[in-house]
Amino acid sequence: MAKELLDLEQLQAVARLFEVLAEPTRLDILQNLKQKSLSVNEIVSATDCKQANVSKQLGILHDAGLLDRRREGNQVFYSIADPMIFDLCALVCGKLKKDAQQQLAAFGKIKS
Amino acid sequence: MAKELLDLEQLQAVARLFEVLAEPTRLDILQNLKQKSLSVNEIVSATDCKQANVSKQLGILHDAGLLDRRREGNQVFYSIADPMIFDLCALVCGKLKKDAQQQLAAFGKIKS
DNA sequence: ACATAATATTACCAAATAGCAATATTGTCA
DNA sequence: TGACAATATTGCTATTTGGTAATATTATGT
Repeated sequence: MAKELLDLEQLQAVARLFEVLAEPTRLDILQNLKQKSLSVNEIVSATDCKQANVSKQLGILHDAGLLDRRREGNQVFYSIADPMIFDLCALVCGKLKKDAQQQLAAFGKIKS
Repeated sequence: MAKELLDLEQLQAVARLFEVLAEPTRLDILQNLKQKSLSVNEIVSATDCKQANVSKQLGILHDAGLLDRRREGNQVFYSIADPMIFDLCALVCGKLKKDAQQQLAAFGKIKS
């Protein structure tokens, strides 16, 4: 069982989602939204990016289904649509940490 | 606790790993390697890509620490370095499936 | 050494995109 | 209505990168 491979269309969909997560600015936005939802201006302040760029990246995250959007008077609040992304990031961080530890251990063997 | 945010350098490292996974060709290579390690030629056959491109993508996956490389006489075998990537893909696939189901349900409400 | 097979590298092109400045849209208040 | 604040969009440029053809490297067998 479990021998079926994803076809091209499915691979493209998966790749597209990874692509959305493959930008430091967007990751920064996501981690800032982890605790609570924020308005666009609050996100701009939190991420020292220009407002135009923040809006653009928020749109990309929203289109990908990663963020929810809610109007409140004059402003727009964004929030995490699916906390799964933090599981993704945790897996990646775990791997990077492990790699770094192995790197360290390798150097340790050369010069203790 | 857990209020610390990743700095720019860390975000770039995470983004870089997502970037490597953000290509259908590379995902295809990975899923073909899930069962067993394969030689470059076998991967070329499995993915109808040119040999030069497969080599290039294998290099990228290897540099990212996602694939191991082993020479065996004339040929080179690649294998999954960290099965974590399949957990990542499973999470993404799960989300895409859920989104598709919601999409379907929404259409169902319009026209049953 | 030579021929051959397997893999890697180089140089190049076309497409995608992050970031920005300027402008447009939307909502609130007077 | 007009002025202002918050957000979105547009047009643009510079950079990155997947794919390819051609070539280089590495290993095997004769």
